[in-house]
Amino acid sequence: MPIYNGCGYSLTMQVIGGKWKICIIDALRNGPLRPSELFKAIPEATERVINHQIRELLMYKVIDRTIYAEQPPRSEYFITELGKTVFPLIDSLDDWGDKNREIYGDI
Amino acid sequence: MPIYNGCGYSLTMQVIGGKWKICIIDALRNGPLRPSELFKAIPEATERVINHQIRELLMYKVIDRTIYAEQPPRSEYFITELGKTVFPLIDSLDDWGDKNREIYGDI
DNA sequence: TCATATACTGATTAATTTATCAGTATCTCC
DNA sequence: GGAGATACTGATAAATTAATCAGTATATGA
Repeated sequence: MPIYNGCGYSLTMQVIGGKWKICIIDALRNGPLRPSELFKAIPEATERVINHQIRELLMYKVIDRTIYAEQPPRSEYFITELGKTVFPLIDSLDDWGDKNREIYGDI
Repeated sequence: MPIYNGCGYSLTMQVIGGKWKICIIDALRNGPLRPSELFKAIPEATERVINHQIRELLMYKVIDRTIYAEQPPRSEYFITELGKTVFPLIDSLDDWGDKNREIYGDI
C-alpha cells in the first residue's frame, strides 16, 4: 500500500491536513457562513490565514461559495457533497484523540 | 467541538501526523522489524529521519521495541495494542484518498 | 468627505518540520 | 589491527507552513 507518495493517505492529508481546515469544515457543519462569521468562529487564527486555508478547501472541492451580487459584497461558504464525505474521517480522528487523551497525561 | 487546541483531532494528528509515521506503522503491520529492515522498507527517507519519527511513535506508545542482549546489538520494533487501534483510522484516510483521486486529476 | 464595512491578496517574516552530514559506541570476522 | 555491521544521536541546513502587516477595491451612512 503506502509507497507513501501517491498513496490514498497522503492525498487525503493534502486535502484536509492544514492547521485550520478542520476548524473551517466544522464551523460550516451546521450551515453556510459568511467569511466574517468564519473569522469570528475561529478567533485564534488571523483572517489572512483562514482565507488561505479556504482557498485550498475550495481548490479541493471540500467547500464551495455562493457570491451574491450585492453591495457591500456578500459571499457564503458551504460544505459540498464531497466535503460531507470527510465528516466520518474527522469524527473518527477526533474520537480517537478524546478516547486516548488520558494515556498522554504525562506528555 | 474543535476549539482546535486540545481537541481530539489535534491530539490524534500530533500522534500520527508526521511525514513518515504512517509508513512506519504500515511496515510493522505484518510483524516486528529491526531498524535496518525498516530503513529498507522506506528507502525514500534517511535513517536519521526515520529514527526521529520512531522516537515519537515510541513516545506516543504507538510502537514499542524489544532490545535483545546480543552482540552486535539487535532490536525490534512492533505495534502496541494502542497502535493497532489506529489501523482503522489509517485505512479510512487511505480509502478516502483512493476513492476520490480522479476528482483531483486536474490538480 | 471621512469612517466603516465588505471580501480579498501580496510581500515578508517567523516558526515548524524534514533532511543532511558527521559522529558515538560495541562487537565480529578476516 | 582494521573493515564492516549494529543502533543511535547532535548540530545544522533546507524546505515547508503559518503568521504578520499592509494593501486593493467598492459602497453605505454620518
